[in-house]
Amino acid sequence: MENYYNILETIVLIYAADEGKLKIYLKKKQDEPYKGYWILPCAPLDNQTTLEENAHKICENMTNLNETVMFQNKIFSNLDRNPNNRIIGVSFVAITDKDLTDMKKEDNDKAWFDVEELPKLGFDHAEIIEKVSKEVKKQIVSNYNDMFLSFFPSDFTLPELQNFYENVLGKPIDRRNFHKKFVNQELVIDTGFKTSKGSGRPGTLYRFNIDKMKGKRI
Amino acid sequence: MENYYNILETIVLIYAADEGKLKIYLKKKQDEPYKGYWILPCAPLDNQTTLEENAHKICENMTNLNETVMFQNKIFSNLDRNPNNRIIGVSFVAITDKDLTDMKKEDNDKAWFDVEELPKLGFDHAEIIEKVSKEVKKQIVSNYNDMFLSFFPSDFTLPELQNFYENVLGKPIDRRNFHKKFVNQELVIDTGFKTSKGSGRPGTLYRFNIDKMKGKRI
DNA sequence: ACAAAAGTGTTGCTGTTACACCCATGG
DNA sequence: CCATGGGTGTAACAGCAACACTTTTGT
Repeated sequence: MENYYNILETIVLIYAADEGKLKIYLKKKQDEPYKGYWILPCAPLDNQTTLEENAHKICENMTNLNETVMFQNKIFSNLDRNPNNRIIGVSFVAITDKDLTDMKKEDNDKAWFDVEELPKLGFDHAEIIEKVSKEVKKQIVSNYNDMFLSFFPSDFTLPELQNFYENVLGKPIDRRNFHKKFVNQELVIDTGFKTSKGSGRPGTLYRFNIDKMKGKRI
Repeated sequence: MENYYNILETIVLIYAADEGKLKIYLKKKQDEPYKGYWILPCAPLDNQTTLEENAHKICENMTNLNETVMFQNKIFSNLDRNPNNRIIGVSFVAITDKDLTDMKKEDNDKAWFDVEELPKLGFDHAEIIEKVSKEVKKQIVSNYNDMFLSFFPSDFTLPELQNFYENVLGKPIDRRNFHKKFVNQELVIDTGFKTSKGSGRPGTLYRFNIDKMKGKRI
């Protein structure tokens, strides 16, 4: 019966849109194994807790983070994930619409990385990030679901949204068509405010018009 | 440390398209608990096996089944899933394009059920089937992915395909538009054969034109 | 001949693509 | 006044929805 005992851990991939890029939260490991490498936030699962509870706990430990969506993702059960003993990893995806500029001033063992430019990662976390990010990107560009919506709070400009969207999609889109699509179909609502950073004409600040998006595809 | 030991099981939801309906494979439980109830095929996970291996083993035990796709799905970690002790369930989805008519002659403790007309189910399997089926249906009608393609082998008629599609979608579609969509866009290839069952004009037998489907949406 | 099931044609609408062009701000 | 970036206009085209109509089989 003993050989049916398994150890599980919850792994959370926290994503945010920052400077048009899809970013992920990592922390630097302080002890062996993989000391000095970067890893995803994770925690072992005791047998009195659900995986969802465990995932939320991990996020609660992070100050300043307001997760907007959290959902279960994949399970990694390869025998050699951990050098010491077998641990089965369950990944969760969390998304925050938080502005990262103030969070970046935290200590330098916690940081946000562009998913395309990752540092040296411990365990199988590189593989996990690659697989999960691929799925997340696919979700973002497929339709107006929680994935897509959760990255942007109220008050974004269409060029901002487009910049992020293009990076996730991996190819450029016509600026003018992108704009009209959202405005003509009333997928966004004018908040009445404007941006005023840098040169050039200020952009209109919008928020999503969830009702109009229902049932539509990007 | 002991309270970090968890017991896992792999649960496989095997789907097929039969008589235009989305069907799922169940077996009748022979012992307590839930004796006489129907359950999904499942097996505990020992600590030397991956979940994927375990899922495939379950399918291999079924004679006559050729799974065409198999992929990991959700994790159910509620504390009260099993009346005796806590077992974490990992669901897998398998799809077969097998014709079920010959499989139905099996013993009467194994059967295929319409996902809309399920029998009395043991454990939390009703909940699992409901959640997973909802996702599977969503996948089927979203784009020409493995989900959609795996249900039909070569040699199907467009009305057959439409019948299944309508049932999954939950609403009728115009027969003529459906036909033209697939033929005009060359999403299917004429095999040169015809059906010859029942009255009415025989239908052309097609197979999918995977190349043309790449990147397109239903 | 008639019912039943499969296949074709036409029209208008919606949304996308590929463009040229105009407007508002900072230096 | 000009570079920079945001916003508007238009025409061609593809795909979808809503129809009427024709063809091929079994009885």
